Amino acid sequence: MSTREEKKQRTRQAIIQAAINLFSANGFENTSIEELAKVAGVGKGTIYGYFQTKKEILRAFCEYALEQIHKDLVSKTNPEAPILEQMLTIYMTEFNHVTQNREFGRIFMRQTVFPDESDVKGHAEIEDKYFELLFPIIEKAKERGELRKEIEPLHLTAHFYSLYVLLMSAWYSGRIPTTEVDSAMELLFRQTLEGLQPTPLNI
Amino acid sequence: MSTREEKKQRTRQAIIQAAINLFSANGFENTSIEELAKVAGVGKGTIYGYFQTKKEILRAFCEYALEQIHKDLVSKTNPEAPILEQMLTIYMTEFNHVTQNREFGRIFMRQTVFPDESDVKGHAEIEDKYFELLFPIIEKAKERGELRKEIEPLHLTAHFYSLYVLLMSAWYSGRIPTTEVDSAMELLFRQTLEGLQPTPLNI
DNA sequence: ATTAAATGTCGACTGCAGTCGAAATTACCG
DNA sequence: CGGTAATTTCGACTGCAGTCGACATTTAAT
Repeated sequence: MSTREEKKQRTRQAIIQAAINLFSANGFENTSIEELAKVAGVGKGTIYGYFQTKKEILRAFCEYALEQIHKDLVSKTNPEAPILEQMLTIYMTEFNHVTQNREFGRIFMRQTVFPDESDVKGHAEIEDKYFELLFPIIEKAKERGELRKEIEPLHLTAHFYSLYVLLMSAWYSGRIPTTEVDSAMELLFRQTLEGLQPTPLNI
Repeated sequence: MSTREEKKQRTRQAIIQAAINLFSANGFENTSIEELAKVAGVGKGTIYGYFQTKKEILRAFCEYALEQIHKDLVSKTNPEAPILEQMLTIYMTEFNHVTQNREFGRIFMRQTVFPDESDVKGHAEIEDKYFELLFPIIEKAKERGELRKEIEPLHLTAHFYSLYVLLMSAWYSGRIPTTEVDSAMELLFRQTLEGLQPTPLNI
């Protein structure tokens, strides 16, 4: 027989695996907790011993999905490329992954950008992983003189991220078709780097 | 007796008014459709003759709330002030209104930024009202030489709006306390206007 | 005025998220 | 072991969003 803790871990994994299978196959809305419980081989109530809400299960699912994205990113990014190019690669990769399933992406974005009170902590962790990915890129770009040195990495990240969110929003609202996302992103990123004001004449 | 159309309008209004009262008093989650129906003086099924989902009722409520915000905005904005100041006034006013009720604000933002398939059309209309408000401001600022002329008003609006969304997100994630929102907004707006790149030496 | 079609209204019903307390399992100690 | 405390599991139950079809009201045509 195994210790309590080991069993809990196995049960937890079984639930997440069932979620990955069912959410991927049928979507979040079309998967009921009871179905999930059956596939995971546990009772309905047990699920709620591991997760407080259905959305929290989604977050576990999202974390898994994010790992896949990050793996993809590391292999694609060239740390010596211009900052514009790197940022475009990162955010387009993410866009492509997240929007692979339209409904999943919407729930994921809503939850990430405007988290429930109960989810705030979990999403903070996810964000930290982003910073780990982006900060080194920013530092290198600063060294190469592509970015103003006095701007905080946090604020820089914020700018790009906010434009990414905007594009997602525009895509979900139908204002931008899939084919135009990359050019729109390039335009917005470039404008942010260059600034919106006219270049001052007196330097 | 009154004609059918008139009666429908009155019923519709009764539902919206009941929603305004109940959502404001008890919040969206704590208001059941049955309660709403009772207060509006109709049957539960009737509600669904006017709105397809509970969220759609929320949108009607939001439209009402938005009108209040716009009224507030028009009285506060000074069309001759610098673009930075005007944008700060507009988005801080909006921030203050939307976050007055934390839960309402979250649902409102989620719905606005990542709308459901069924709500896309309604939210497009809300956005148009924004453009009506912002485009003249941008045109004037261009005339005063505060913005690069070649940048589309739509893209300019997009930049500021995306930073506004970012701040909302940061607030809901607890990364920014209420007291620091205005200074953070000023910082981000200023950086966007000035650009993130070093000013090129060769003009 | 009569009647048939069209449009509105209603609340019982269905399905699912989340709760709860009783039952089962595991850990701990004499 | 034997017994008891602590933890975990379970599915019947509650409450609410949304559906459905029977019933009521309005319109329009004769």
